[in-house]
Amino acid sequence: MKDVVSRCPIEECMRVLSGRWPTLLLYYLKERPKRFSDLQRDNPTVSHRILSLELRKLEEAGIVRRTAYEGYPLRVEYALTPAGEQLVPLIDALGDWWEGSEGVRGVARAAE
Amino acid sequence: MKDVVSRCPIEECMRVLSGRWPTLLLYYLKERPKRFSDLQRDNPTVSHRILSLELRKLEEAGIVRRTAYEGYPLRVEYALTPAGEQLVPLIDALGDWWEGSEGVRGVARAAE
DNA sequence: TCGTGGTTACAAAAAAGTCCGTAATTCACA
DNA sequence: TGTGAATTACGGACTTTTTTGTAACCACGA
Repeated sequence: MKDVVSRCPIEECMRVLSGRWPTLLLYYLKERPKRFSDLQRDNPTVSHRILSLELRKLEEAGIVRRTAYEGYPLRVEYALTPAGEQLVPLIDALGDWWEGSEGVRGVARAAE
Repeated sequence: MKDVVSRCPIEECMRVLSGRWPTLLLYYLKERPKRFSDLQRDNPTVSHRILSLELRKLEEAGIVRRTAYEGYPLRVEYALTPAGEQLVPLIDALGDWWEGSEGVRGVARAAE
């Protein structure tokens, strides 16, 4: 129920990007469109149920396009939409920030 | 124990930015340093336990600096670190992307 | 007694994972 | 010429793990 609509774009945006998988999936999808099983291989620790749920979430958010091909064995392809591709550099920038600011931040675990 | 270290900066980064509160707190802290109770007022729906936990998480990540002043009543101030300030425009960019790509995305709830 | 910035113990909810089933086709085997 | 196993992309029921929230408490000084 979370107060219906947040009106804050950042909050809405983080609602779909939050969590462990969305950015990871983006990371793998940015190379090229992938099939369900490709994504499973890319990330062996995600259960297929979660993978399927996360992909649906990204699809509903307009970040990923799902294309199912007729015939068996089933074949489904997931690709970034234009919006998804626009998002990629922003996520990369976050990654760069995280690395680049390690000196500026507490550095956390330096010796490990 | 989530595979210890992810080695992927994006994954590590999202670990601290994920969730409802981190970006919101950033949003309020970017105006000026705030006290614990200011942040409670800014966002009345966060419980003070969670607020305290989230602030600690941000502090450990080197995004927020906590300054406690001696004397009573207790006074503690939270401010963005330089790294935190560098992060702000990146988060804003995400918000812009979310708004700007509404036409590109599915648009979701257009009439509401 | 109130206000501040916490903490702890416990309850509730959300997220993630396991296990099993389904569809429709191809392929192996005998 | 069946029988059955494999494949792919899921769906549903259920359990476990993790995250959030609620409520109460503490310290101290005015």
